[in-house]
This record gives sequence, structure tokens and C-alpha cells, in this order.
Amino acid sequence: MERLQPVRRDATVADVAKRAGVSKAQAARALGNYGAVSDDVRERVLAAAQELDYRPNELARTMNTGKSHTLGVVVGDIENPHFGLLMRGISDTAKRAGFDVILVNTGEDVTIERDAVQVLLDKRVDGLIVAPASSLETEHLRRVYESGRPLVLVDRQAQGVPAEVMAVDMTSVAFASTRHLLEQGHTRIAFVSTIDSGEPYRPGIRLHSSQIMERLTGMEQAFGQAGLSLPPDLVRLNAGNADSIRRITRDLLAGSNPATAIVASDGLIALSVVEEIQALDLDIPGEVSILMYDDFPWTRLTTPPLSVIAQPVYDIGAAAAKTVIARISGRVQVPATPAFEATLILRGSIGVPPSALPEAAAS
Amino acid sequence: MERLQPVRRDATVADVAKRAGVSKAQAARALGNYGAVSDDVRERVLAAAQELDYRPNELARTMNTGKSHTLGVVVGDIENPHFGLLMRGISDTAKRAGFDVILVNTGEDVTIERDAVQVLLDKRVDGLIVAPASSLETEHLRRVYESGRPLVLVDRQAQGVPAEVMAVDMTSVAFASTRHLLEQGHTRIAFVSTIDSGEPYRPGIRLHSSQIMERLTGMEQAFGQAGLSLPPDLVRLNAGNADSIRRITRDLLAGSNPATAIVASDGLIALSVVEEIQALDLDIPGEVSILMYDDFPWTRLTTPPLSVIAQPVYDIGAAAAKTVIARISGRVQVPATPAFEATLILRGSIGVPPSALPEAAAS
DNA sequence: GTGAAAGCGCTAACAC
DNA sequence: GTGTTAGCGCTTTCAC
Repeated sequence: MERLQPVRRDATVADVAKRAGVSKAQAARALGNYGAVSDDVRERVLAAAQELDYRPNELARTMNTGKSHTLGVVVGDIENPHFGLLMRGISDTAKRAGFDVILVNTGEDVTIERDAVQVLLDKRVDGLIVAPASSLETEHLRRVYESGRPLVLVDRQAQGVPAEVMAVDMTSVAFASTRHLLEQGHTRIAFVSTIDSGEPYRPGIRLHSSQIMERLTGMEQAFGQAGLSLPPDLVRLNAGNADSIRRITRDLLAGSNPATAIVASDGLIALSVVEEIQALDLDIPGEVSILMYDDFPWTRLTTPPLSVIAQPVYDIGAAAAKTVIARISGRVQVPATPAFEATLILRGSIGVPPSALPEAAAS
Repeated sequence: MERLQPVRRDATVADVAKRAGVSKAQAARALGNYGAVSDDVRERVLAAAQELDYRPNELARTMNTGKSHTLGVVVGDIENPHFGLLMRGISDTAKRAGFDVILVNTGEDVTIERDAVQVLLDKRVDGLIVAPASSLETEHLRRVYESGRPLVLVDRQAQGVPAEVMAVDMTSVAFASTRHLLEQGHTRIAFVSTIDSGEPYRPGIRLHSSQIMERLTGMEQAFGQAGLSLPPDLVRLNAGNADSIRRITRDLLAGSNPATAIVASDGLIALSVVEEIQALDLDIPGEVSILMYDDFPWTRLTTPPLSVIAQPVYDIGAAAAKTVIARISGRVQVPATPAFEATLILRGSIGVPPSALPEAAAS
């Protein structure tokens, strides 16, 4: 009951060695080109390998050396072009240095992130780049650090994890953009974010995302500098889905003291906010001003085009990759973490609030 | 010159066994829970594992069993939300079945795709899902098939590769949407695609992307049914970057016999096309009608909202995952490949061409 | 230069 | 139930 050729097993070093008439060790040396090998042997071995269509078993190789020439990347939401671009920055840099990149998506779920990190570690990636779902729940990241495998964080901090963080300083750009809004005459400035806090905003609240914390801090500072304070009722967290965002938008724009400007924490939020504003038949920027985080191509297409806060996402990815690779290579002199700057790009969606217009001022 | 604790080596089965006072084999059985183990032994082993913080070396495990409980995914452009959504469909399904998913991006480059597939194969993924960069250069995919590892294709066919393809039938929706445009009175219908053909379009041309082929076929059929033929001068391939797309758009809209409708092959193209139309100060849909492939949220935000051809991308991903997993599990009865249908979603960007309006007709 | 042999951490066949 | 013993495919001493 035997097959003639069980499944055409892949050729191994031993097979190649036999065919070339040399020892396994010599074949391995020629194949992996290390150690000392005579030209004659090398030639015969490579020829044999060719004929047998030999492909090294990377798993076995990794098991011995501990190196896989692979970077692991963990992100929250690959559907967000933000991460797509980040990924390209990482991939391009990694490829140039001879590293492969594998990605795992977490849906911004810390539990899944924990598993993802473990999976990657189990696959023996040489280094890890993580955009942490939470800046507070970070034991699993601390463990990566303790395992000694290089880890670089992107976008967000992670409390208690002594790893480099490649991220924009959101505080200053939030400050600058809020000041701009204040200068236009806005004081009722709203901020809408999906960030899941479990409770409504109050000054001094602690959030999972260091990015959002920074944005709020920047806003608070700008208000403070103007002798005002950020209206707590206009900061809306937990804006989970399109429906809730639209409801929040309606709410912000209703009543006797509505918001005159809305800052959307990401593209998806801006989308629903603008949709609701259109549904309410309000004018942008005549009646409501809009500012959103991240600069996506489509923001130039809306009427009016959206003002945005752009981040050098590709560069952040590239820098992250460069740094993990430097660490992997054992370089002591790791490239200094660059300071990334976000920039406010003014398009048509920010204007003067109705209350500040001449005719309104007269009343 | 010895360290007291060289690097705190990870605990292995042997360590656990020693600590629990049993043989390696028994420890392994308890840990991997297979074979027969007495309650007493199991308890001691698990306790020892706990104390030593034992984590199985998945690499070693994979080397022995040949299984990694991991799906490999290869896509062309992760920046495109299309693939992001596809990825979610895959991940959700895989996770539910206990599989991890790792992704490699190729930038639509066949050479990189070849490497990516090899990397994944080297990592011994149990199955592969590939959105092939080319439907024509497919030897590497054929090799995957021959290696016996389950392979499922998404979005595009791959010539000579006998693997299931999860994709929408683009021909029929292209036919239907073109007929709709014809019924509105358009005959000068343009089609713009990034697809790299090396040469301009001519009827009967062979392209790398089966999807684009189908779209063109559908358009040709609709024209044929109307007793007309697709104007070859309006089919523009090789629209690589934003600049060239804008140049092409300008070109299509100039002259004495301009296009009255433009079909954009993807979101990025639509973006540049619309930008150029706005720059030319032409009215949509008064002077030019627009239709694009893929339904992204932002298409509802432009003025007017864009008519699109929507695909059930998430479902395609889910189905692909389900099928590879079925194959991996050796199920003979693999779920039948569902027929995915794209749908034409009419919004405001398609209208009657100027030439068909009463006043124009009078002239 | 070259080869024999040990070992990476695990699973699996085979005895008892 | 349990332990012994081979491997998996590769790298890496260590002799010669």
C-alpha cells in the first residue's frame, strides 16, 4: 500500500549534500554562504540545489538562529487609510533593509492586541511596531520590552513602556488650530471623538488614547490663553458609530447656545458630521465651521473643501521601521527620534461664526 | 567570564518536565493536551508551567506538525480601503475559526508579490488568500497550488491557476451601468483606469486585470446592444498618478466631441477626475456625468454625491476565508463559491448630457 | 577545507 | 499512563 512518491517532499540540505557528494555541513555552508567552502564544492552544491529545486526551510533556520528577518506590525484599524499609509512607510523602509513585514489587525481591541503581539512573538519576528490600542493597558507591551525584543510604538504613548514613540506632538497643533478658531471669533468649539471612555468628558479626565489627551490639552491651553475655557458640554466622546455621531452633531447644533465650530477627531467622524449638517440644511462655513484630523484626498472634494490637520504619516512609519531595525542590528547609536509635526491646512470649511458677523454684532 | 543568568532563557518543555518531576513526553502531552495523562500529572505539569511562565515555541510546534493555524493574505494596496474592508472580512472569519491572519502588501508589483507569497509559504501558513496583481503572470501562484497548500483568489482571476476565485461578476454590472448611461443619452462615455498596459487601448486588447477586462467587456456589450460601439479614444489606461489623471480628464473634455460621462475605475481616479472638472469649472452632472467603482463613504459628501458601483467586499473576504479554512481542514465538501453581485447606486452625479437637452436638440 | 555530531524545542512512534 | 527515543531541517561546535 505504498505510494511511489509520498507527496514529493521538499528537498533538504541533506538531499542536496548527497547529490553533490559532500557532507551536510558543507552543503549547508555553501547554501547559507557562511564558513569556509572551496569554489569547487560551492559550485557543485549550488548546482545540486538548483536541480532539486531546493528552498531553505526558514522555520528551521529561524529556530536555530533566532532571527527571522521579519518585522511584526500591529495596528488598530487597517480600514483607516491612516494606517495604510503608515504601513507603506514601514514596508518601504523594511524592504530596503532586507526585512519582511507582516501585519496583524486588532480592531482597536486590547484583548485582540494582546493576542496579536503574542502571535507575532511566537512567529519570532525580530522586532515589533505597535500602534497601541490603549495607552493605559500596556502590560503586554511591557512584556515585549522585557523579552528584549525591539519594540517601537507609533501614534500613541503607552504608559510604563520604555519604548521609543514615533508620533506627532498633537498638543501644539491642537493649540494652534484652536487659537485660529478663537481668532475667527468662535468660542463654542466642539470636539467629537470615537474614543471609548465609558463616561462623558470632564476636565482632567484620563483617556486611553494619549493622542486624544494631547488634543484636548492643546485646546484647553488655547482657551486658557484667551482667558476662556473649553466648554465641557461640547466635548463628546464615545461617538461609536455613524448614528451616534449624527445624533451628537444634531445635539451640538441645537438649543439656544449651539456650537459654531466642530472639530472631528478623524475622517469617519467628519463624514457623519458633515452629512448631518447637510441634512440639517446648515451652511459650512456660514453657520458651522469644520476641522478634521488627518488629511485624506477626499477632503478636497467636499463643498467646501475641509480644513484639516495633516500628519506626516508615511515618515512616521519609515522612522519607526528604521529605529526597530537599528535596534535589531544591535546598533547602539539608534537614530534619534525625529520630532514630527502636524500642520493645519486651511481650506474652505472654517469661517467666522454667525454671532461675530457685523449684522449679528449690531443686534 | 560567565553571567549568572545568560539572558533568562525561555522555559521549555524539558524545564517544565523536570520541575514537575515527569518525563518530557508526559509534560508535552499535558501541555498540548493530547494523548493520555493522569489528572495528577496534568496538574503538576500545568502548575510547573505556570511558575516557569512557560510559553510553547510555536515555531518548533509548526516544524513538527506542519500546521501553523495561520492564514496568509497578499494584497496589492493596503492604502485602498477596499482591501481594508476585505481584510476585515477575512480576519473576522478566521478568528472565529481559531486562525491567525498575517498580511503582506505588494504595491501591485508582481515581483514583490512573488516574494510575498514565498515569505508566507516559508512561514508555513496553512493557506493563502491572494488578490493577484496580474491575471497573466501567475507561475508563482500555480506553484502554490502545486505545493498543495490551499489557495483562494480574490477580486481577480489568474490564468492557469485552478483555484477558486471570490469576485464580483463585473461584466454584468458594467453592462447595466453603461446601458443606464446610454439611456440617459450619453454616447461619449469615457473609462479611465490606472491599469498598466504598456500601450493604449484598442478593442480586443489583453490586460493584466481580469476585472478591468470584464468592465470593458460589459461596456462594449451595452454599446453593441444599442447598435453603437465603445469609442476607443475615450478608453484611457495607464492613468498612473494624479497628474496624468488630470491631464487625461482635461483631454477627454476638450475638443469638439468631448466625453459627456466619465467612468472612474477606482476612488483615487474619481478624486482627480472630479478635481479637474471642478478646476475646469464644469458642472456635474449638467455638463459631465460621473460614475465610479467602489462605494466609499466620502462619495456621499461631494457635490453632487457620486454615483457608484458597490461591491460586497466584506462578504468576499469572509467567503474567501471560509473556503481556505474548509480546504485546510480537509473538508471535501467545500462551501460553493457564492455569486457576488455588484450594484449600481445612483446618486446625483449622473444626468442627461447637454446634447440631449431640449434646447440643445433644437440647435 | 571538510566532515561528524550535537542541538534548537517540540511531536510522535514505540515500548513497557 | 508513562517513559525512551527518534526525528523535523537547519546551524554550529569541534576535530581532523
